[in-house]
Amino acid sequence: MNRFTPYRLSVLTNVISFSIAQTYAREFGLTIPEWRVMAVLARYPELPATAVAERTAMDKVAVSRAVASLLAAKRLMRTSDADDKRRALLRLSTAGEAIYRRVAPLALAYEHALLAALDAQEQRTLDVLLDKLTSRAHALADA
Amino acid sequence: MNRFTPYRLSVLTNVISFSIAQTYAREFGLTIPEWRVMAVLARYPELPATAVAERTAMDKVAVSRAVASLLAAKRLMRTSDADDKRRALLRLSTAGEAIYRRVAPLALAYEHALLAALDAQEQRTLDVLLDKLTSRAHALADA
DNA sequence: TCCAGATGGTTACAGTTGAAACGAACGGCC
DNA sequence: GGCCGTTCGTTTCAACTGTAACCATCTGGA
Repeated sequence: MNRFTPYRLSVLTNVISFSIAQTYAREFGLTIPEWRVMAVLARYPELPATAVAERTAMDKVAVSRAVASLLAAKRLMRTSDADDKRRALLRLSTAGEAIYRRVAPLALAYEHALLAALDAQEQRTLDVLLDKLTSRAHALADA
Repeated sequence: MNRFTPYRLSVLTNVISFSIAQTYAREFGLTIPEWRVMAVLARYPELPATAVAERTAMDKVAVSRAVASLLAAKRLMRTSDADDKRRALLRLSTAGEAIYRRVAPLALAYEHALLAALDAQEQRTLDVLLDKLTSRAHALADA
């Protein structure tokens, strides 16, 4: 049973997530949901929470809680959208941007160190395989 | 950020786990920890809980809870080990074995359907890549 | 033999998570 | 303009999870 592919994927993902979470938490007091919100806002400033949820594949409750704690830590700013008062536009504060600029390289370095276990050809293949599997998994989930 | 490899792995794993959990839960009222315990006991009957924990990569609390609910559902039998009274040997009950024989093919069919997104060569490569990445991820976690 | 520490397994507690309910605001239709 | 269904985002509640404390039992060494 421990060669069962879904299980092996799950173990791999858990080990990776745990490592990354440690880095974020230890150095900056960030949870993974918080980091994901920051990462998407770094690239696309001024998003409403729903758009953040879409781009991070998180549900809206998780986004709401991550935003709440980021606001409390003053790493995010929230302004009410004049066009739609249900919406609140989010953007990184100056402090938030500073943290992003420090964390982002760590995340990329981790990815680099992980992928260094593979040669260039294998990395390209992994890219293809992940896309194929993800697309198939979605198809199976719908069925 | 959505090409970030750890993130893509996480999404893939979540979609897969969700699909599989649905199957187990909907049809048989099994959680994933319960299923893992059953699967290992199907292959190795008469194990103590610690051995189950090792073989499933679950912690002992998770095993204890899964065992408790499997016992309540009469899918498992527990006998005290005469050689070491702290230990309780676990094995599937007749009902548990019957469920195992019905669920196991579903799990394998899911894996098969997923891997059918890849050709034979790609499947072999995936096998290698998962091992390499897992071993590297463990090494990085230790460091 | 007896004690200190290790081990098997359960329980208690606190933090996390998701589903559902909710208030507020929007938009389309009559 | 006034209603009805939808959407945004938060809160609530119950279930789940991990950590730590715990009890019972075992083991090795003095």
